[in-house]
Amino acid sequence: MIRHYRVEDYHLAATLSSGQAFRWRRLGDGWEGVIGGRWVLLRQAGNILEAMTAGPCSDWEWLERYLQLNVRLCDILRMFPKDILLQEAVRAWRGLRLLRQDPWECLASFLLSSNKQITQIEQIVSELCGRWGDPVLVPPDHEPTWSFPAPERLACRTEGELRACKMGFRAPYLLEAARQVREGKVDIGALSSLDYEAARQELLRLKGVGEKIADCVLLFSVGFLEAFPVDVWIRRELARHFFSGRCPSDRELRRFIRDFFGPAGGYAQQYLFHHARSGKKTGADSAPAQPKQPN
DNA sequence: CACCAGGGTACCT
DNA sequence: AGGTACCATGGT
Repeated sequence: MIRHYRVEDYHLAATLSSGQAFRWRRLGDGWEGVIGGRWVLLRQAGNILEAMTAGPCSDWEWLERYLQLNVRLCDILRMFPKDILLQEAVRAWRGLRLLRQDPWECLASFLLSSNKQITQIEQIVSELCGRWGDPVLVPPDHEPTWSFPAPERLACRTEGELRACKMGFRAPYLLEAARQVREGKVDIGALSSLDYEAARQELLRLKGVGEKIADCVLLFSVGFLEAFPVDVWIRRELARHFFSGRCPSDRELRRFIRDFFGPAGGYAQQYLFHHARSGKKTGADSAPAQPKQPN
């Protein structure tokens, strides 16, 4: 089943490859992925966004919500602070969006993200889905695909089984999180009814979840746009651009982020992250891209 | 092939 | 409160 949308300021490729979701893969001139148990192929041509599902589909709310099609990007960009680096990132990647992902898949994925490259995270997530996800309907002659395994599916595994997916020391974290979520001891569905700080504290109760991962979950799956994940890339960029290369303390950096970037800081963060990362991953030019900053 | 990766924890001053 | 070794794995 096929559906078309007219979109404004939407950069599908940047959005799906910016390290906020880990299950999208190029297929021809489009992108294939799984959203809420449905296989979908997305393709963009100018202002037309085409979505194709494998089976019949009458209600497309799941897709519109995931892609945040109702959000007017210009309303977001207006909230950005005036800054050369940020303006450069927006000029280069205008249309980059924040998705609204499933909280459990997002939490589990970023629990596996610590100290790993994005490509490795994608591999581990793929392993998880293949082993314990449910098969999803795909087009004829297409390779099989699986949904992201629910908490109950992972909660009854052993640490050893999870380690077999190459997640290493993160295995007990994921296992424990799956059990806490299954038991309702951590209610990730209720995060959106809390304020940002309270939701953050709730996530921080999970072992293996620190400030960075909590902010990723709140930004990518709950919709708290002030959540500002600080990873090694962002820390480098902020130190270089706003602190003249000096390495600010965590508290100092936190305060600066809140005061300078404001209520849509997380959105700005995604532009800075994608811009910084896209400058380096094309190893074509051997320019001294990142003079290593002391941490 | 060293180095580092969308970090966090435990343990130390 | 602020610093650091260590964690498991593999991409580049």
